[in-house]
Amino acid sequence: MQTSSTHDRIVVAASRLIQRQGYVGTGIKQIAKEADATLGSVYHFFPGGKEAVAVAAIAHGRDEFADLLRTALDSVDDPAEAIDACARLLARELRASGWTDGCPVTAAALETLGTADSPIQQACADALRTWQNLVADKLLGCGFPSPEARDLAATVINTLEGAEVTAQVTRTQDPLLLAGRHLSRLVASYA
Amino acid sequence: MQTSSTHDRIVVAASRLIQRQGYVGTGIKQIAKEADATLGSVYHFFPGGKEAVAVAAIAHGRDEFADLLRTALDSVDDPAEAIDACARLLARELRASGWTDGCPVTAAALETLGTADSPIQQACADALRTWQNLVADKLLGCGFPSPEARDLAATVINTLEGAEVTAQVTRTQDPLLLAGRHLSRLVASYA
DNA sequence: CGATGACTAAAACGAACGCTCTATCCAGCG
DNA sequence: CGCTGGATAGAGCGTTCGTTTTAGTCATCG
Repeated sequence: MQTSSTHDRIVVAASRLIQRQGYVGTGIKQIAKEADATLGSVYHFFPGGKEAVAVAAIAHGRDEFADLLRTALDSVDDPAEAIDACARLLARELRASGWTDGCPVTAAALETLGTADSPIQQACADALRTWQNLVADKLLGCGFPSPEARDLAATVINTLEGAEVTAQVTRTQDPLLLAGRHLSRLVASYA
Repeated sequence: MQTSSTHDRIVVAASRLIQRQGYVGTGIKQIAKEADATLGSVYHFFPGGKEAVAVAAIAHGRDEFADLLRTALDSVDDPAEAIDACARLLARELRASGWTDGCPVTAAALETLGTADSPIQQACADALRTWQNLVADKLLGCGFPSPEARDLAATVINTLEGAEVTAQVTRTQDPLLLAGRHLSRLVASYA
């Protein structure tokens, strides 16, 4: 019946729930129920408790989001157009999810700011770094000089991040589509 | 001793706490303690409970943040430089707070996405709209055509928003300073 | 066959949650 | 003076939290 292991179902369910309601807002029991697992299973696979589950979930979200970015970035050669494609893909997916599935780490990151060196913070920082590198590599591959490419990549990710939040709150694609156009123009101005 | 009313102390404390730990992560009792008030006082001034407190707190955060933006926007005539000034001011304040006091609504907005028409969501949307209008008015006052100014203002706020989150996670000013430079360039390219 | 260990299942713990309730304080006023 | 009503104070409600604990299932392997 079930195509994936209990361990994986827990990670996937946790990732989705944390993405939608944040880290504090998501309970271990809710994760277990959503994953069709029992509390015992969760603590069996993650003796570290809720925090350990969250770290694995965030890593999963990082990879999922990275795949999305890669798809869009590889769809077009021109870097400016590729970044616009990212924004459009994000907009489409966000709309398709009913405006609930945005960035998988932002909420968790903001909620755990107080604990600066927590594993969760590190997992979020790692995700952001991974995504930036994806964009940076695209720009570098298109001949952008190194410091410029990294700087642009950072702003690209940050802008998409912020635009996605606004898109979720206003339940509109516009912020993301706008961000795509503006980022595209910005990148083109450096080419 | 205390210079402000109990009502106001509750709002200010709630605003700060929600900004730092989100809506779900902040308890009513914690708000009362931080505001040097008692639980009874909180429910006296806010019969609507936690949600009512949060709505007032978010409105307060909106105004505080708006004052910050206004200060930066009014400090320079040139619109591109003014937006860079916004980013630099945000970076300075964020650093001064120990990277904890970022955007006062993002966390709350993301945590309550499930309840699309909740008063909290509306308060967050209202805050974002207010800030966008501030930037748009600056651009309009500098002679930018109307649709362009509004579009740019949206991306400016969204980029600052996203850059602030990354700045908080990485505990660095760089994302915000970078956003300022890039936004400045983008705005200048439209002038 | 008996035993081992991975996995599932659920009861129960103390703590914290949002909220309600009653009691008390005290300034303003007839 | 007594009364009234806004404001303060905190005990306690039921519920849920993350976690621990104990019991049970079941395939694998000596």
